[in-house]
Amino acid sequence: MPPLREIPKHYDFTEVEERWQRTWRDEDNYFDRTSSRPRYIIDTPPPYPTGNFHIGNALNWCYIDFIARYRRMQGYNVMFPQGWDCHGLPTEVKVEEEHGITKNDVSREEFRQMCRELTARNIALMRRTMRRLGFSTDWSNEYITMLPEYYGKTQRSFLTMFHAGYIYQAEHPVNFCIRCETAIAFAEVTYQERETTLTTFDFDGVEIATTRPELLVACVAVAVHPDDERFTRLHGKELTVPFFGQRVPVLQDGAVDPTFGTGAVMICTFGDKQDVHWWKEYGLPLRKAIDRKGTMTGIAGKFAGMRVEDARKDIVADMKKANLLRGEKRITQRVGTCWRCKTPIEILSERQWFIKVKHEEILKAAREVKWIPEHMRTRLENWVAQMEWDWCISRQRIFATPIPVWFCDACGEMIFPSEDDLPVDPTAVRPKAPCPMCGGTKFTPEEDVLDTWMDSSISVLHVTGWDGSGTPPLFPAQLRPQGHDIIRTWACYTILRSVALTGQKPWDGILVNGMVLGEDGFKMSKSRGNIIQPEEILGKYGADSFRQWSASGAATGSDIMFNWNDVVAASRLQTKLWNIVRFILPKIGNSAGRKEEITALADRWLLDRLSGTVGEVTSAMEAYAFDQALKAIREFAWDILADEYIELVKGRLYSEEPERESAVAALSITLDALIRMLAPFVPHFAEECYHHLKGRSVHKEPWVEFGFRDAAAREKGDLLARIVSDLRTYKHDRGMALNAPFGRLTIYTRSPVDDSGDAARALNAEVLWRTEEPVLEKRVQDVKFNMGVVGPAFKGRAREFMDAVRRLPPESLENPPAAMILGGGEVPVPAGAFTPNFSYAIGGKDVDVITVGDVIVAVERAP
RNA sequence: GGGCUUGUGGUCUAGCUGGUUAUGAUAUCGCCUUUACAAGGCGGGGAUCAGCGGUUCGAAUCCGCUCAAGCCCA
Repeated sequence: MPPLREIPKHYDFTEVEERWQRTWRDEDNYFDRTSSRPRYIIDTPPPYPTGNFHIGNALNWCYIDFIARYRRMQGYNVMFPQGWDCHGLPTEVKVEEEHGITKNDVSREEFRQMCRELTARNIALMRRTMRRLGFSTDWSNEYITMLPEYYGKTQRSFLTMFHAGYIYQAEHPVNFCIRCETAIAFAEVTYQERETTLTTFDFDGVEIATTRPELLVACVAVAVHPDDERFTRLHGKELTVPFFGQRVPVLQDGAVDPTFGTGAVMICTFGDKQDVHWWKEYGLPLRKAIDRKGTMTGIAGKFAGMRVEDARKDIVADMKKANLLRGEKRITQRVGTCWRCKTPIEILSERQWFIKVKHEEILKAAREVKWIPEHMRTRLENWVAQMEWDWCISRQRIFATPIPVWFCDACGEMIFPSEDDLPVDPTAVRPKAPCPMCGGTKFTPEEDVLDTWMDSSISVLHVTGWDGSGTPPLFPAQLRPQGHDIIRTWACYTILRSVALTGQKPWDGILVNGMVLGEDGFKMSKSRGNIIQPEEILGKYGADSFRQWSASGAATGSDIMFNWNDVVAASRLQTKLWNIVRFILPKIGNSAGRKEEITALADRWLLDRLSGTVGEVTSAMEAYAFDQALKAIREFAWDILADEYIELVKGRLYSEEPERESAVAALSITLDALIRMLAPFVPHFAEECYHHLKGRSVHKEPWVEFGFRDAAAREKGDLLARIVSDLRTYKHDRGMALNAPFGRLTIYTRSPVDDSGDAARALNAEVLWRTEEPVLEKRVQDVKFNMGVVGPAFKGRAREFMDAVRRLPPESLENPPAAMILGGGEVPVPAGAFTPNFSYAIGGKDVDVITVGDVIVAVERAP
């Protein structure tokens, strides 16, 4: 395709972005499994398919896309896969809502099917937003955790870890709804104000108040506040539980509220969350008093088999009879209830599956990973160090990866499927062989399913090509990008699982992004009403502006507050860049690509500045400092290229001077490099510009490597730009049009400067460069100190030294003495400790004098 | 209550391995339509760098305390 030559005056981001999104082919972003180029594999976070790709996701994905595009330009074989972490409670709840059912109303498989359909719809919605944002996703490496080929691997990893001794079963407290007969998650508990009775009774000589007297049988301890003098006599004692007779210790714990009830509480397994906490903390025994149907168990003696409420009434009646009852009072209490049927939840101890947390293994691998920013590793280390319990991986739900286990009814043996039969749903199929222990043929399937993190914590194994055993061929990945809110879950579990399954760290590096806050500075939430959807920004300013906001809104890793200002500024940068391109392209015309020698001072200066910018941008990209990279590009393009260079050489470009070609060549090189550096950030804009410039895709170009160092051009060019700029200001201050004729300028410099006539044309003046001493009256006005020299040399006497210097005669300031008297002694004057500031005067002539550094410009204005 | 992080002009932000006048954006004010750009150019005003104390010749930067905020956990 030849270069596009028609350049519209206005940059229409909607038209351009949509056009390129239609043009680009997915295949261009595919990871090449046959390539020998160095690989760069990104363990993209698989989002939960809510149907809404929110602004926080978008920030994270922008970072990933910057890296993916940058690494591709550097020649890496990049994999930017996309996964979907499907299993979870919110989908189950949404399906129940949409279909007006509860999950127990239909078969497990029917319910799963409904969940899969909803998830597929939501994924489609989110894919659309991702494409609109211009991400260079590798869609050939998409994975969906609810599909058999993925969760089969989850099941395989479960079996492998079980056989390696990581996984075991144990009793664990869970929230339970005795009406629905199901365990429920904390997210499913709704709290309500309820009125209940607080019963006070004599507990072996101590008055205790409780709302759950029927749990007396499950009492395992009594707790009092350590400073409560009413109970000092009980410290270290044991008490006997009324009616049931078990001996229980008296614990002292600061969490007891001495003002509630009688100040002494009984700890039961389990009355509430606090009981669970104490039970773990003090290693108390477990007494199960209530079963899954809400009836009292065998240990409740004469109350066994009774409903909980009936047992409560009876036991209070018994207390009255035994003269133990001391009072009854109606109180209101916050009670956790089942979100659906509003039945108060019970905390029951149920058999659960666990993964052993081996702290040292996790910490060792975490230390081998490069963390960006560094301090995020500390969060993981602190979290791991204080983890007291193992990871509970079983869930009592339906839409999740089934635990692939049966139990033999005859002998209780665990039966596992063979790996070739995975994935398997043990509730739907039977083991293929009789029980190997006893030959039994009746089995009970495990109905529990796996925690969703069991799926997502092997994403890195999946994308690196894991077939279910050993170490994947492309393992470990190069980068894990994720938010800091899930370090203790996703990052931690992934490390744990990688070490358990492969013995290695999962990734070379982890890039942790901040949270996106609303314009009011708070985390975006529906209740605050401060949510901004990516689509809203895309509609108003386009994908590239949004992407620029992501890069420049805050330093990588810090939380970033959304604000429209930054998006507006981003779109203005695009307009500015567009106009730069629109100006340059016709000037360089067909000469683009021709090799011309860069001869003029300004041109060599521009290339030296460009070369410095390339270095800055590249090292910022290597450090994932996207804000610094974009800032360096912006400063170069706007300040140096547009405001300084182009203003300086415009005249030469309009002219027929031979050195016009030098400027054309410098501009060609610069524009090409600039667009390539922009490509990872604003892929649509860069693509549009590059097609105008070269007629081909910028995304197939290599990253810029450009070294052009010319210290003399740098120094003299800086001076030239500064002189032109200051004189334009001078004209402006005197109300002159900037292109108004300006008379004669004489510029006195130390060494000769040849600006190829640029200053004269830019200022519309006759310009004389001179190296002789100007015939001017010069005097020292004041002195400027270099604290970097003065401070270390004089320490505490720095101020004294500076005062003494200020008292020196003017000629000594201009030519510093080797030593001077300070506080009665002679001290050496270090080189470069200070420089004089001069002021100039010229007698009797109509001449203004401007100083630019140590350069003097005499201005003879046109009559 | 614990761990980690943050606090810089009206607003957002850079600097934070200590060193001249604290970076930029945005907003605001003034001037300017000069053949890329008024969504622009040039210039001005606007900050006791959260507060207090310490280390130092010198602190936005290092240390301590206080206050406020964020994330995760109890």
